[in-house]
This record gives sequence, C-alpha cells and structure tokens, in this order.
Amino acid sequence: MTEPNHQLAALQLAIMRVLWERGEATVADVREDLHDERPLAYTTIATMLAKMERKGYVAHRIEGRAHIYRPAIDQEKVSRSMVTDLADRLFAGDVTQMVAHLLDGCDVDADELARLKALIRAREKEDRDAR
Amino acid sequence: MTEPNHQLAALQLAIMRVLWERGEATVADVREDLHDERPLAYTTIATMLAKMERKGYVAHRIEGRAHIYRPAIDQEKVSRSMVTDLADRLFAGDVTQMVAHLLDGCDVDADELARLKALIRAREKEDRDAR
DNA sequence: GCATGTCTCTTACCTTGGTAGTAGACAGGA
DNA sequence: TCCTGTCTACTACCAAGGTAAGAGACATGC
Repeated sequence: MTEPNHQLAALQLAIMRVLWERGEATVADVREDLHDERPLAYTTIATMLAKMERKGYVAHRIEGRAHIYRPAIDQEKVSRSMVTDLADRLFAGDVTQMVAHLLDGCDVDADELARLKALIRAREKEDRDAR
Repeated sequence: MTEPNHQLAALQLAIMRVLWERGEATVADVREDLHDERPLAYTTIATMLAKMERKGYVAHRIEGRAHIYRPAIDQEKVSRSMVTDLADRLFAGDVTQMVAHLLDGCDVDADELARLKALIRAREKEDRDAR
C-alpha cells in the first residue's frame, strides 16, 4: 500500500486548489482565482499547467479552442502525503509534536479546539471498535 | 511578531536534524549520520553546508583544519513556520483539517491520542486564563 | 622526505519551479 | 476583408536545490 508520494510546490498547489474547488477550469479561470493572492501572466499559468500535465497532476479536454483542465490527482491523497511527509521529515513521524506546533503557530479559537476534541474522540472510538 | 519564514528543503532539513541532534558536527559526522538514508559524497555535504551557511542556517568554528558546524536557527522556529505554512497552503489555515489528515495518514496509538487530548485541554485552559 | 589520507575551496552541471515573451491559429465584429 | 482579442505552443531565462569532481593545503606514518 505505497501510495505515490506527491510533493507539490507552492504555485502548483495553488493551482490544484483552484481545480479541486471548481472541478474544471480554463487557464483564464485559474488565473482569475489566483489573481489576488498572486497576480501572474496568463502564459505563466498556461506553462505551469502544461508542466503539471506532463507529470500527471492534471488532465485536460478540449472545447472549441480552449483547454479545460481538471485535477488528475486526489486532494485527499495529496494532503495526506504532504502532511505525513512533513511529519516524518520534521518530527520523525511524531504526530503529537506536530500538532503541538500547529496549535502553537496558528490562532486556534475555542470552536476549533472543540472540533479537534471531537475528532480525537471519534478516532478513539474507531480504534476501540476495530480491535 | 513576524518571524522569518524558514522553508528548508529536504536535504537541508536532514542536515539540520543532524546538527540539532548533535549540537556540533563536522562534514564527516553529518555524512556518516545521513549515510543510511541518503548516501552522498563528502563534497556534497560540504557544498550544502557552505550554501546553508551563506543563508544563515548554520555557522562554523575552526578547529585545526576542520570546520565544525553548528545550527544557527532554532528547531522550534523552523518547525513552527514549516508546519503553519503547510497548513496555510493546504487547508487555508484550517487546523482541524490538517490534524484530521495527520490522524488519518499516520498510525496513532491510544497513547498518542491521550497525549493529544491533554494538549488540547492545556490549550483551552491557556485561552481561558488569557482572556 | 614522500606517499597517503583528510580537509576545504572552487567550479560545474543538471533538474525543477517559476515567470513570461513571442509567434501563430482563429473567431467575431466593423 | 481586416482588426482585435483570446487561445495554445514554443522558447528562454533565472534561482535554488542537489550532486559531485578536481585542485590544492597539510598532517602523519613510514
């Protein structure tokens, strides 16, 4: 069960986020969505998408003259592999330490904390049932 | 309070880990420690350390002919900025989602879960006291 | 005194991410 | 018909990470 270990760089991830969210998008769509956080030339996005297609991250179909891109990798899988990879590299897989840093570095409100507790309880229950 | 945002790449992190663990190390030391996971030429490590020194990640003193390197950045700070940066890029800062993936991707035993709960409770208490 | 091994220094090279210009195809309006 | 705007394709370029060979300094054992 060795999933491919996808490590996407910053811009690539940003582009993937747009695709994941929209399902499908043209170059112009992606560009528009990224424009506020990262204003880039049209061709920059196009080039990047082409590179990403070569690596199997995205795929496209053609409609008229336009290429319509869609994600070819699963958001869940990418997230998981990036997160666990970082946990490995940074804390030798020690999840507690990783969470500690998360709580420390981000602003987490009471609401978030409640949700986290629920998450852990759910996991505990799952483990109990599984055994 | 804008800490510098350190983003270390794979090899650089591996080298830093050795330095953080040993406190000080020569090129040969680092090479030896990394050898199993990543067998590299002596000069590769040396070059990398030089590059990292230019960026302020490490520093060295000289003993005889040998350079003895030590970390010049704090492990805590690096961990924090890398973790929160990933959370931002991947989940737009949504810590809950990030933790969910951690729990999902790694094997977490009951012991870990207990520690996580303790962590969250501590954080809640901290928040209550602070307000 | 010389060979050997150990260091650093300098230089080079490749790959990937990121950014973008230019050219060429082509649809639609004036 | 021609202009204008919108697309893709191709090419280029820079920075950084990563990898390493080659040269030269220098102890040290024989």
